[in-house]
Amino acid sequence: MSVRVFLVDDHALFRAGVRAELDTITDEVEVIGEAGSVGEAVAGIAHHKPDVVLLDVHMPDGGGAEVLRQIRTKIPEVTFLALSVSDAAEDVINVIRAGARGYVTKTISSQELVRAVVRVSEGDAVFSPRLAGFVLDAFADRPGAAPISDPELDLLTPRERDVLRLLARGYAYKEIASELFISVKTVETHVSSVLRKTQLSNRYELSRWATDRRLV
Amino acid sequence: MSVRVFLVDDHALFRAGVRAELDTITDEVEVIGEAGSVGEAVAGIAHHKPDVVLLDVHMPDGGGAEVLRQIRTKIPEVTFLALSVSDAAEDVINVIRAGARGYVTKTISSQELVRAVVRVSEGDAVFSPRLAGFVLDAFADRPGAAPISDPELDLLTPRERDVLRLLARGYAYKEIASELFISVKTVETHVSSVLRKTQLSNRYELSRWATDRRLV
DNA sequence: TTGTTCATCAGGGATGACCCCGGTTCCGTG
DNA sequence: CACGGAACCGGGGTCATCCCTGATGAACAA
Repeated sequence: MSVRVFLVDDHALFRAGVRAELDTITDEVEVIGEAGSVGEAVAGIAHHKPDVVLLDVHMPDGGGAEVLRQIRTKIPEVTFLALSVSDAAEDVINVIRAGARGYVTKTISSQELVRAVVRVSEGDAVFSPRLAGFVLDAFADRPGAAPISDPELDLLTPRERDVLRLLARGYAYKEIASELFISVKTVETHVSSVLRKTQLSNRYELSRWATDRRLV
Repeated sequence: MSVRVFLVDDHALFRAGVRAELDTITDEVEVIGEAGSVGEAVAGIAHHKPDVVLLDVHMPDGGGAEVLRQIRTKIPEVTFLALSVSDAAEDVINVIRAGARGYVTKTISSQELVRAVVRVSEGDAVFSPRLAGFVLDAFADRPGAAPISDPELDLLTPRERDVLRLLARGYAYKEIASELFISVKTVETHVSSVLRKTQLSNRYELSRWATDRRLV
């Protein structure tokens, strides 16, 4: 049984090209519909329920990511393969974060595209090699982007950091006290120091601050 | 010029096998050192400065992720390829989050392993096909894991949801009140209803609950 | 020895969070 | 019409949070 593909791209000529290539090359894939805008795409996908959507990233009205957002909540079983001229990290990350299962550039050959569509339909993730690295960079704890040292964080004493960690997780003073075997008053002292040093005013801002710095 | 590989695995027999295979098959890769524990690995990698580290995920003293953490801050130019018997999503995500640039299982053939090492050394990300999906699932805004409808969420009235959204962002009651043009007392009423309906006890748990359901 | 930092703890007070009680209006349904 | 749900508001209470002042001992450096 062939993979049923829906094509989304704002250039009709490009759609025609892909359709011709995919239909003639092989019977593994079958183009069952296409759309040239976000609105058409959402309606068409909802109607045809394809196995795989070949999705252009750059389109008016929000681009491919917008299509993904509207469809995924409604029809989560549809998988998306992004197909774009762009090889920018930002584009890749955005569309993957929105839920695409792969990303290939339009420089791909027809044979490779067929292979990519089939693999995505089988649940694999497909990337042009260099692009997968972008996702990993964004996913990993960035070494360069989020440096370990921090002017304000360095001011904190070890014990203050202990308290901060628990505080950021939502522990009450009482709980922090029994966890660290100290009195509630001591916890208050540490919290006060932390708040003063970080220039923050309450535990909720602190919680955000700490999670941003990956202290939790 | 060949790719200089460092081998980390707590089983000496396995290391010997990989070393023999890699050294005899091709001259594209060259094993320049190996280690059987986290400590040895960190020291050996710092000393040899290999191009690629082949890293076992499951080891005493913290496993591969621990090696990653200790090395990446010191020698960021070393790339890591995880090599594991496990194909569990949790293992894959942990080691990728720690900074590995690829993950292959030990069922891989020698030829494929060589190819994977070379690709990783060139900056590509390499995955056994099915495993890449785990990373994407963890990275994307999960659709299946966090379904849209929720028995408790459905109980909330629209106004309660308004209050919840602001509350989850750390707003004080006073701020919520002026934001929604209602009195602090009304905010209290709504918060009480939300806490009762969600079976939670304070605003911090509520904040977590809301972010899990992407209400923020 | 003296000074500094850290960690520990206390009293007291102001404000906020949360609960329980009460009330009103509006609106839709049986 | 009567009833219930929603949104709205109050009084009064308990407890947590946060700030202030002030104190002790230990560790460490000048």
